[in-house]
Amino acid sequence: MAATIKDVAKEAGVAVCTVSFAMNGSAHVAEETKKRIFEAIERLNYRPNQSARGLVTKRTNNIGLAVSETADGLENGILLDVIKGMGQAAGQYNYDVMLSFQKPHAAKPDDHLLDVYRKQSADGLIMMGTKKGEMPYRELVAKRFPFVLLGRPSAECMCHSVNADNEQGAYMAVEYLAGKGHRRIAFITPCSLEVDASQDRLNGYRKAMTDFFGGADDELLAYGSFAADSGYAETERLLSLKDRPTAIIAGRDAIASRVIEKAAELGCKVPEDLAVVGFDNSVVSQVARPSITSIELPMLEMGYRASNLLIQLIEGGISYDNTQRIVLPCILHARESA
Amino acid sequence: MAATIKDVAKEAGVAVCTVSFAMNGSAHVAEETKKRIFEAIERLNYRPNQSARGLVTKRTNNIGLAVSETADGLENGILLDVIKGMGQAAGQYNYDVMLSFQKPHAAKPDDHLLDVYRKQSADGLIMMGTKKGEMPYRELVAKRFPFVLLGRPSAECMCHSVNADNEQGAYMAVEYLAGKGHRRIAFITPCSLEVDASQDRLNGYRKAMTDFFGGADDELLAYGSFAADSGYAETERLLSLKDRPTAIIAGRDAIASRVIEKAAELGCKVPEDLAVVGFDNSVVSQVARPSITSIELPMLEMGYRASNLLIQLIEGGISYDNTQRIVLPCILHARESA
DNA sequence: CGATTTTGCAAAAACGTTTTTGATAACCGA
DNA sequence: TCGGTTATCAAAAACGTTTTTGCAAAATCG
Repeated sequence: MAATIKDVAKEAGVAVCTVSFAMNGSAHVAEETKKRIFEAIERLNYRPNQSARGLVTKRTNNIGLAVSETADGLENGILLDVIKGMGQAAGQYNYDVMLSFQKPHAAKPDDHLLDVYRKQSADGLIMMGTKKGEMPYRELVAKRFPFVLLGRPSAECMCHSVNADNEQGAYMAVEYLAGKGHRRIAFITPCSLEVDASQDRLNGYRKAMTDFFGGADDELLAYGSFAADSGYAETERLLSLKDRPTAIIAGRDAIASRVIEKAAELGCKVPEDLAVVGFDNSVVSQVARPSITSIELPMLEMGYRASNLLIQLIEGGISYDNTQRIVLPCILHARESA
Repeated sequence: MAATIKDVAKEAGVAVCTVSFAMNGSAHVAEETKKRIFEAIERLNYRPNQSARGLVTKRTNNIGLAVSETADGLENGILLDVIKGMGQAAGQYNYDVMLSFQKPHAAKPDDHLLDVYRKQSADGLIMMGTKKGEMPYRELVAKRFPFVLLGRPSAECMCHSVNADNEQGAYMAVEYLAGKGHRRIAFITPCSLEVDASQDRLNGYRKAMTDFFGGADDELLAYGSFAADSGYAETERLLSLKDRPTAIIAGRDAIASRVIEKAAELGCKVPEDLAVVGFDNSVVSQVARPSITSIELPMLEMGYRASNLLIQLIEGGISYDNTQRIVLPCILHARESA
């Protein structure tokens, strides 16, 4: 149906290889011939068949994003920003983006993530959403398949990674609050500490509390779950402490919004009586009233950088051994709540 | 590097074609031989190379989502839900999802959307985010390439489509408010009427107002822009009308949240003095206080249904001529604001 | 028991590219 | 004029599958 290189060759009155040469610049073709060829291409609306091309070049010009099940609970904006970032980088280098979702009900759910690699339908893979200890990408790294781990430190594994500096983000939150005179600063973890980001934020909080105030009071630490409502109960506890906190850092904006709500119920005004800082810089932080001061994870840029890295890896710009671990700083958006 | 079908054949002591037969069931293979083959496959971790396979079968087992620039402004959750829905359907039928974003700065931005089709790197395409009058998919339809238009009625074009019933959604909003005794119900369009959904919601509003109250008062109609703040100014106008509305339907949740805010400023309590209904059932509607009664567009299901339809189209289950126009009803989520 | 069908597998062509190798013609310097 | 480049293009192999055709052996049948 669609025009092939043969059709173009016939139309231009040359051999197929000449068409290929003209398109790829892989050999000298006379200007005049080139012109004829490109005109024929234009007339026939020809584009090389990717499968045929891929078969011989061993390149698909696809980069894949493997989304493990864990990512399902992610803040909506997060995953989408990563995808958009990927799209931008991919577009620049003439790649397309392939998505592969973990099949939760399969016998070996991770297998489908790896199939993209096994089928060779992408030249490289970015994986996000894996939890501590989970390493479905082990095979990729062992086989030196271009791979970038996103949203997690790659300490467990010698592989390239792009991550947000969650620790710095939490540190910055404390620093910001300290600058406003707060000393009793509480922290609610965003979710299970199985998730690296959660642990990292906690570490950053502790570190900052130690740096600024000589130590972290465990009384001020609350273990939130993924449910936003975990902010609810914990706020009640925190605000009923004898020496109650004047500020709460919530591990996610959704939790922060509940904190504010609970505070209001308890007759506690935000930010006057209680400062609140969230994480993610999601719509929630902008829409809540008061709007929430929030720590942004630069997900779009992470997706972009990860894709760039991946493409370098694919095209041989950087070696697999010289493991790159890109860590991007978080950004504080000051709003009404603190 | 990776194992090929030849390796498997050698390992199992058969010819390559036999391996292919065993895997695809396209010819009889003795049970005993089959067993040997599958063991070899398992040992070698073999998966057929997609490019090679695609070259002969003319199938890539990819379905593509083409996201036109307009979709950039979409509510975050919307695009992601569509993608997730696609992922679910694709997973069931052993397809993968390819994304192709419009390249805004290209000479012919639409071309990149079509390249996926021209390069034959996907077996079918879903397109979303096109505006009225824009028909970058014309070529696809003309060539009878499997294609589904998503999020728009396909009236302009004889093609399959999956859409939310925006008109019914708006109608339902009015009906719901009427049921609560409201008669002066205002409407703020979600964005430019260039976007079909926007026009459809307006139509639904008008129709309902006519059905329930004999006509729509144009005074109660406000033309919002994409900026959420458009709800701000318009609310002020609406609430200062002599015969002021007791309810406002906002074309998007983000706008609704601004409406609530402005109402509060004007000393108008929601929902007591003013009922508010939004659209999209986004996080915003859940997080806002009061939480916002909102009309959900079933985007995840739309993505799912569109993909199913597309795959049927690809695999010949349905014909291209028997144009299907799936319209899914919106769902009203009652919350505090109305 | 011979003729026919069925079963199980192999050989080989085909898919649409890229790329290596080669051939021819033009050009150039001495 | 001539050997040696250089420029331009063509022929053909290769990529890893699927699929058509075919063939031998086994099974079935009258």
